[in-house]
Amino acid sequence: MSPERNQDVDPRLTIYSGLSANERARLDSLVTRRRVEAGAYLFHQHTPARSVHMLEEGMMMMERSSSTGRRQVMAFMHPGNLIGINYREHYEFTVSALRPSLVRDIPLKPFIALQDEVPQLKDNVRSISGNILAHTLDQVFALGQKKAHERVCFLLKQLSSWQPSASAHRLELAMTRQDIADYLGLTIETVSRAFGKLKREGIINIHSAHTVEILDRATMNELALAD
Amino acid sequence: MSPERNQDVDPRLTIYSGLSANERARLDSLVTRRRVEAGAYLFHQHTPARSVHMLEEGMMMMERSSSTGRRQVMAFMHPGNLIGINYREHYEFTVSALRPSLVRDIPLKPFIALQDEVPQLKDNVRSISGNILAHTLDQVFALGQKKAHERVCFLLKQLSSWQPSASAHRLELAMTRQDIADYLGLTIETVSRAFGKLKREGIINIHSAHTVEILDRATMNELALAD
DNA sequence: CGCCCTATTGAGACTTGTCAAGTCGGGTGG
DNA sequence: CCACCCGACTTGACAAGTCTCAATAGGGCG
Repeated sequence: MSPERNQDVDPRLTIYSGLSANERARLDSLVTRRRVEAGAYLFHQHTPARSVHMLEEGMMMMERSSSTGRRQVMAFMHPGNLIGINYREHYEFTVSALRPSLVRDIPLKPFIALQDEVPQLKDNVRSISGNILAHTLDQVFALGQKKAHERVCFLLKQLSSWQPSASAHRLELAMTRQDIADYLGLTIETVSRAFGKLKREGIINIHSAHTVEILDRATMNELALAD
Repeated sequence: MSPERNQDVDPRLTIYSGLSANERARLDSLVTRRRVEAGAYLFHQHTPARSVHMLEEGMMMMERSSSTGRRQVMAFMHPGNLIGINYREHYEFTVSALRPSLVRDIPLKPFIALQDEVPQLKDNVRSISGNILAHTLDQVFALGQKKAHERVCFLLKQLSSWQPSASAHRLELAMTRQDIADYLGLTIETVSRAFGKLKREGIINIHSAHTVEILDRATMNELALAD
């Protein structure tokens, strides 16, 4: 995220934020829960979109792939995130679980209707849409302007901002190097070398391929925002 | 734009689409018109957002710049486009005119209120928000996966899709090479070389720096979508 | 223990960025 | 009307960054 915006974004905003107990109950009455095992799909690109989804537990990944087979990972999703909100007739991306996940499905039509009756819910959806766009604009900025190791810091910063406590220095990466490469517009080799560079420079420590420790958060943030 | 989506996107959708005469009049009653001369600003990053804007005539450019001075152009805007719709407290980008432009300002609060009374308007805004996100995702795809000359084709394809007739082969580029470079995440030199390469290969002809002719649209489209 | 998948590392090719020089064209002043 | 000037664009040579291909290392699981 860019420094210019962080102050007025609450990434923890969910559709439930600020609702009364009664309003929550009305929203909950629409919800059905669903488990998605690691590696399984929540939905596929080009299938009809009839629900929005809220990730309750676990971690998911949103990707788009083209006819020629290459793919771009658009986002990694954390508990509380709303999925498929900028709906059209069909989903425009595929969402799959990186970890065993629990998802709330909310049928589109009643969800829209409820927004008309609960202004706070409508505001939440609006804000969340804004957050999604802002996230995507950050990604455009990163892909357009940053070098490989800066992009990796950009990702690490995003992931660590979802950690329960900001002081947690240990990060569990649920995704593969290929997922990271496809998110950052790089190859796995370049991602690997970028990790190596950050380790050599004492900014992170790599315990295993999927466990990194942030040693110098200030420098990491600086690199993440560099452009 | 990706081929997967083109069928269900109408880029000409505006907030007025499908409104009755009466509804149009109610919307128009909120509107004030404003001229913005070429090079002037519609609004700046970090200023309070109190209106949305619809470009009526001309061409504008949306950009974001960072504290370290580098900038990313997020979009080039054409007549009918809605500007500043994913509002927050403050604008997150700067919008300026590339050509003398005419803009409709619509105060935010009554605009939101009117959406509650005119469902078609609400649907239009929703769809337009979706189009904006889709456009941004396309840009992520382009910056993440495409080579320089493919990115240039990506831009040419976008611009030509706004031409009045699809068969018009002559394109007027209102923006500078620097604007193009900042949009595509390249340098002006690389953009210039990419144009040269496309010309050498007979895909385009360059009459002047700001006038290109599309000679082989099929190949251009293919390159634009390549990934 | 060994297999398989993933990740790392290395060498060389290709693409893009950087720096510098040169060209083009529109606008101004003589 | 022409010459000059200035900004924008192009082109060239080289450096830096990233990709590709190939070989090696590591970790999880049967």
